[in-house]
Amino acid sequence: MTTRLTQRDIARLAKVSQTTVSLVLNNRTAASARIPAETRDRVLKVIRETGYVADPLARRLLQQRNQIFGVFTYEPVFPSASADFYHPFLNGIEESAEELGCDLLLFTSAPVTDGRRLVFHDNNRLRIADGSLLLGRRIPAEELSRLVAEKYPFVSVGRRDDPDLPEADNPAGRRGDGPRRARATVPYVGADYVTATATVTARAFALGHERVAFVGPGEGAESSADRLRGFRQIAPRGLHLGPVDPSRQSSAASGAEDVGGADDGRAAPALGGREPTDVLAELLGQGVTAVFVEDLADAASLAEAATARGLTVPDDLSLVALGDASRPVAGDAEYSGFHIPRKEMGRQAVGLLEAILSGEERETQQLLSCELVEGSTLAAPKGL
Amino acid sequence: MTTRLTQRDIARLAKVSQTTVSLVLNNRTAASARIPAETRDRVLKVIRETGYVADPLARRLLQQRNQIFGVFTYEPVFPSASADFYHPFLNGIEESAEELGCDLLLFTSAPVTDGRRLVFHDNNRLRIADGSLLLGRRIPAEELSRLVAEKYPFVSVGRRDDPDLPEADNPAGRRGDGPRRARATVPYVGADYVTATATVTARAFALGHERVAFVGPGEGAESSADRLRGFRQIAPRGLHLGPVDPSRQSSAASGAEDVGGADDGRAAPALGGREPTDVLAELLGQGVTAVFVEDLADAASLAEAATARGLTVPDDLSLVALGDASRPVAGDAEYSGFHIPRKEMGRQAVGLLEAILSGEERETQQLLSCELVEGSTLAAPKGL
DNA sequence: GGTTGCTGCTAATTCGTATTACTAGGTCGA
DNA sequence: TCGACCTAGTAATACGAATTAGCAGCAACC
Repeated sequence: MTTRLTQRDIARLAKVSQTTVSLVLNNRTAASARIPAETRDRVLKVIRETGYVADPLARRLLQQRNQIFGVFTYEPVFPSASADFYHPFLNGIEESAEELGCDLLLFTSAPVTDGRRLVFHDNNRLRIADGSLLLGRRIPAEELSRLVAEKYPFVSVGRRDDPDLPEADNPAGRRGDGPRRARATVPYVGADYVTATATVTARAFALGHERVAFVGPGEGAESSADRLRGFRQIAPRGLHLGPVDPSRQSSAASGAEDVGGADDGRAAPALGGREPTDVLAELLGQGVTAVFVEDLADAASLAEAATARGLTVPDDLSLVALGDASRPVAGDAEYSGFHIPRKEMGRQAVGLLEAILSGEERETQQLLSCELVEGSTLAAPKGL
Repeated sequence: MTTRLTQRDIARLAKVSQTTVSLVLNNRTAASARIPAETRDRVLKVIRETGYVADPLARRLLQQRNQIFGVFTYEPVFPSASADFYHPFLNGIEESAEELGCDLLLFTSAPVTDGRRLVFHDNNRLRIADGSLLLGRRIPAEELSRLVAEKYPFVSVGRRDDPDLPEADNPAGRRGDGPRRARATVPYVGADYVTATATVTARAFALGHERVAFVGPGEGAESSADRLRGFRQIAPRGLHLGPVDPSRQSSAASGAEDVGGADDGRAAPALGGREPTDVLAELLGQGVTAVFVEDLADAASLAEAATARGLTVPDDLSLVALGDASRPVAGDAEYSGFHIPRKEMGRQAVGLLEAILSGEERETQQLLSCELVEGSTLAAPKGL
């Protein structure tokens, strides 16, 4: 087994000291260490010939940068189920990393339990990367607060609520070095679901809809809560059909007719575990004419159920998709609603991380606007 | 900045040496160092109270491996065009890496020129990883031979021809440690296209087809060549419709009617740049009743063209897909032919890399069999 | 001719952990 | 009373790269 090449090997081959190799490698031109071109070239030649690169672990041990960005996904990335949804984020991340000349480290070593990964397990390798991007529908508050507390450089893809920082964290007496204020907030690049949802909801009212409903958890993950919030801004008394979960009956906005709604921290199952036909029946029973669905895939299920029942979309029922499909969906109807700027979120997240790493002062919480989609599933209700 | 808690801190608090902390932590019960229960408990208590965990970087520094597998893709991974095709490979890779507790490093830093990446550019970072997996339709021979020459541990996903190894490789005197022979061949986990293609071709003849054609480059990438080879085993005189490329008219098997066929190293464009209707016309003109298409997406185009022309598949024309679609394809017909065991290839490639890294003796070239698909596009020709 | 200053390097130290080698102090046996 | 042997630990070192301090050789200058 060929052992890893070290700076000492390079040094031997170039007939210099290990120190010199390091100096050349890091382009150190400080007064104390000027290397003449001849020596420098000799060293660089050997490096090129051998393909030597510094051991990332040794570098990180000394707090150096590695040009490696970590990507931590709270669910595995590549299974085809979630693939279509994750992909655009990663596409943006990949593109942007490429422009910056960075490699991406996927933390596949984090053990998966109950379908989720956790950053903090006994042997987490976050520090190999210069900083990391976090992806996932829902990220436990403990994880976020610990990341912030440890001052680990990271950016969340997707808005996250600020965890309450337990300030009584390190009784052993923090060995402070400098007056640098702690970032009190979670850095993220998210999508402005509130505005987008409010906009499309307003549009439905403008078209004449009076009885509207929101279908989806509406709480748990920030992305869900934000959408419900946008919906409520315009339709405070609109119906909310959450997932089936008797454990936590929520009663959100006063006077609003919330029916269930909870989230155990994992991705919500399709339509919260109900049959599309049942959901449809309930909606129709309540006289609803326009439905706002968190997940486009659920909208598709409802459309199918409606068609099966002899109804026409959007004449008999308008369907609005508050985002993209989280799982593959048949048919090629264009749903009214909006798209999540996933690729752009990925790109900007990388940019923000880079800014943080290079100490640049910048707003660390960003919301991108969603792209509204005219589509063909929202129209004036039949009666008009 | 609260600096990380170290073993020295624990040692100080427990009034022992750092060595003792390490011994306790790792449960070292070797004769040379037995720690009495009292001391052990004292140390463990401090560890519990402080929530100390060992820095994984420092641990790994002492071992030879970093638990990082590189993933080098000759085209960017995430763009949606190639996504559907790459995905299953990566799915298998991710799963397997997870089981081994390894992280995956995507070499996004390799600059993309002409839509491709190259491993060997002036500042390649391959050696950050313990070893790497290579993915791509076509991998230049120079790259492979250099990887082999440098004894870099890697596994190709997909069969590769052995490049002619220039044995005058390492004049600097190889630092051999042991009499271990150099691997003379490119390690890979591939799919057995030859057998699979031969099998489905034979099936077509068994059904009564006499005039058959192969559509696709048939050379360039190993995967293309293998399929054509399998086809030729059964149908030595079958028609071959390659891509339009006047630069290299190949005349492969003697007596065979090869019509063009070349590959500039990039993924072949759909149907080699021809119009599906033109290709269809040529096939029909030659009296072909069964067509074997390298790319399922091309088969779909042909099916569409056939339908447009009023023909029925498979009654008027049988279509066989020699693998999966390299780009998204509309419609949900199940094509006769076979599937590439992509996920399994990914899994096995990781396993093979791990075996190589741990010095295990094992066959370094593997071919997995393809899964035959009965499908609905291959049937006896009309006349029968 | 002795000090200063510059050039071109290198020795030594650091990061946090694991391992190896060793030591101080005691017991036992002959 | 000496050596062998055990116990309970610790000092020293290694891993690979970066940094700090410093050294040898030479030139310039008063």
